[in-house]
Amino acid sequence: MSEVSTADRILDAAESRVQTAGYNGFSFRDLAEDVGIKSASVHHHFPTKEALVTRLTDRYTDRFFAGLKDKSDASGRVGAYRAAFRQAFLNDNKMCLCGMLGAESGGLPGAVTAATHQFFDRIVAHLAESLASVSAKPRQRALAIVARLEGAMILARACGTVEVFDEATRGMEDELA
Amino acid sequence: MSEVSTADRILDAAESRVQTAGYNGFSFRDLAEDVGIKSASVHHHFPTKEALVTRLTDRYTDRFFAGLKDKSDASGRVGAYRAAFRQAFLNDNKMCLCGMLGAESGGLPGAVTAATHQFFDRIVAHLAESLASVSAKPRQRALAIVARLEGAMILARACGTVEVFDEATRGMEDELA
DNA sequence: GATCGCCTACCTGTCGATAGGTAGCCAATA
DNA sequence: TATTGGCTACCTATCGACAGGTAGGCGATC
Repeated sequence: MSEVSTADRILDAAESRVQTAGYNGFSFRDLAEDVGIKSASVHHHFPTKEALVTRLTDRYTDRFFAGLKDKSDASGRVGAYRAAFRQAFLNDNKMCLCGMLGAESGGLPGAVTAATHQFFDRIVAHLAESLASVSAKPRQRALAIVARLEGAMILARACGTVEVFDEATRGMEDELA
Repeated sequence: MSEVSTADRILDAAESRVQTAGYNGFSFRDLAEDVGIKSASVHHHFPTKEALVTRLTDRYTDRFFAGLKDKSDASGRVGAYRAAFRQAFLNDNKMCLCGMLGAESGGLPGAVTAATHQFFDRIVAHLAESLASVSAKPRQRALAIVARLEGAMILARACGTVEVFDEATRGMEDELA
């Protein structure tokens, strides 16, 4: 009957909570309430919080790349990244999951930090690849672009409006050299 | 005898902890241990966690501007900002205090969010002011610059090296138009 | 009959916060 | 000068709530 499995619904709830309040900003009981089960049942699907968020981060990374589809040119990829981050903010003022975990990484379990690290390694490499033809220093440009997007989300959250995100990222697609 | 007051030492400890693990990543007991007193004594100086971090954020904002000193040209200010953030990272992989709180702002007490908001309002206005003579859209440029700095800190933390921060922010002082 | 999904019930530890007390300091009073 | 009273700084002890995590049972499905 139910389209999505309970495990996925737990991950959905956790994703939303991490993006809103961070790793230490929610509990198993919160997730249980979100999903409509008991907290002990959450442990049945994910033994520890570290395991849960690690898996969540991996899923987020996979989905992030799957959502990019067929963009292969640099401008298209930057535009797609920008749109993806923007959409996250519009959906309940949410932060990029890995941006949040990256900020908090000084106080996180090792596996979570590692999964977050991997997200950024992949995203930067992916972007640098398509910048190789238009920039002399593709990796440097890619880092600058991703940094600007993550930072723009922080500013938008702190200020409470999308306009700040839009202003902070305006014209990005054309600053590729 | 002791140069700094206990209240200031509590704020110092809290600052370090927030920059490392975020608002929900430390406790009154942690601070008490850092300072060498009991957690009840921390409450004597700061009645609630919200009050403590609000005051901490205000102090951080004041110090941030005090540290900039006499820079009045755009390039000099951007360079000073960059150096300040870079130094925070070198000092124990710390995040910008307000960058951290901005990311977490969805799950913070109102007063803390407001204080964080104010930090960014001030910093953006301050930077835009000195960009007015060199850019057609000073506020937009200022937002982009601050975003890039905050995001670069996230990347550096996630990746664990200063090099990432340096690469992500290289040449900033010259991209002011 | 074994496995799966979820339950009740519970544990231990820690959280932010409070109550009430003690020791030292300092200024006013007698 | 001796005493009083109030203040600051910190303490012990405790609160109720909640954290992550565990043990074992129960009904449905394969």
